[in-house]
Parts: sequence; structure tokens; C-alpha cells
Amino acid sequence: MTVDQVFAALADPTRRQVLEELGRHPPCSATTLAAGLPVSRQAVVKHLQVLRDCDLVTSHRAGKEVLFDVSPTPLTATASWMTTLAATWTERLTLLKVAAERGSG
Amino acid sequence: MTVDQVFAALADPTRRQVLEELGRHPPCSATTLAAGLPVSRQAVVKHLQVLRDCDLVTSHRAGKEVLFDVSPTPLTATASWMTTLAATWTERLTLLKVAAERGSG
DNA sequence: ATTATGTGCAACGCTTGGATTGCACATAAT
DNA sequence: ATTATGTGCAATCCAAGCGTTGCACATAAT
Repeated sequence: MTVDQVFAALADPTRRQVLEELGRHPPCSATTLAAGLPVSRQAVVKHLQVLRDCDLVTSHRAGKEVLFDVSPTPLTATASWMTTLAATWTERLTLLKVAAERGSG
Repeated sequence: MTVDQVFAALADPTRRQVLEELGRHPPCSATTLAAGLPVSRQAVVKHLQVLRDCDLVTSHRAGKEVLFDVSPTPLTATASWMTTLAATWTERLTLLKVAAERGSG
């Protein structure tokens, strides 16, 4: 699971929709999810595969159907990555501002 | 600036590269950035436009060139959005787990 | 055994968007 | 004034990815 993958996964609106829908009624099969979404089952299946590749969902067989669950870990990891990046930028910008004021004053 | 836009903007690897590069030496022009990246200036310009549409960068003219700066605000906003979502999921999953244990026990 | 429901795979069409190139215009330097 | 550097716009090419459809296989129900 990489930050790259998580962003790519979360970039698609339909995929976020799948994720939200699954987050409301877990666990859930692809067929069930597709019933409440404006796309075909196969589309949902593909989305779930992408989400599973970056560990945003997990799956396990239950009889003849495959049930999916959300897993929040990659989300928190990516969020902290973003927070760190933002903090770094803020620090640098502050330093630049200080340097500029010292230069002109 | 919407969460949708931020995700779409951050989804592209080259765009994140532009963002990181700009984060290292702000402020910076599109031409300068393109010199240190594996794509053309026009590509960088397009990326910067996308990043500016969701307020991840700001721009201002300085003589004949246009200088860009990073702006961390949308990043922190999106990060907190993700954290909230993850927390909600965790809570629901915990409730489900409790319910399942109570049901089987 | 037969029917119904659910999953898995493959091929296809279509749109989106990243990247390039070429040229015109604007501004600074000589 | 001329040259050099930087920006802006438009057309074009190309690959990636979303979504669909059709069919085959697996599992549960009757």
C-alpha cells in the first residue's frame, strides 16, 4: 500500500461512492453495492479490486458470495502524510517570509 | 476548493512532483520548474493551473515572469476530512464487532 | 436434477486528460 | 531597435481508465 495508490484510488468519484456506501452497511457484496449505485456490478467489482490493492477494503468468501469491509488504516496513513507535508511547507514559507522582512527592513 | 478537486489534483504523480519541487524552492516560475522536471513547460503550466483551481498554489506576476507559491490550507483540510472518515468507519466496525460477539455469545 | 443467484473473466467502445509542438504576444536586456 | 527570455493560446496525439456487455463457472435453493 503506497500513498500513490491511495490517491489514485480516491481520485475517482464513483470509487469514493462505493467506499462510502460500503462504509454505511458493512459487510457487503459487490452485487448488493451495485444495487444502490448508478453503475453495473462489474464496474463495482473493478472498483473494489482497486480499493483492495491499496488495502482500503478487505474481502472474504461467505458461501457463494464475497463480502467486503472497509479498513481505515491507509486513510489515516495518507492523512498523516498530507499533514506532514503541509507542516513542512508552512515552515518553509515562514522562513522565507522572515528572510524577506529581514532583507527589506 | 472542494475535497473532490484536491483528490483529483493529487491523483497525478507528475502533479505531485510539481508540487514537491515547488515546495522545495518557492517562489518559482513554470519555466524554472520545468527545467528540473521530465516534462515540458506547457505540461507544468497546465498542472499549475489545476493546482491553482483548488488553491494548492498561488501565483503573482513579477516583471515578465509569473511566480508560484505553495499554500498548505487545502492539504490540511483534506487531511482532516480523511481522518474524520476513517474515525467514522472505525467506530462503525467496532459497533458491528460488538454486536456480532453479543449475538454469538 | 433443475433453477436461481452470485461470482469471474475477456473483449470492446468511449471518454478523459496528460504531454507535445508550433506560433503569437509581452517584457526585459543590450 | 534588436535580441533574448518568458508567458499564453490552440491544435493534436496518445495512453489510461471507466463502464458496458456477454458468457462461463460455482454455489445454494427447490
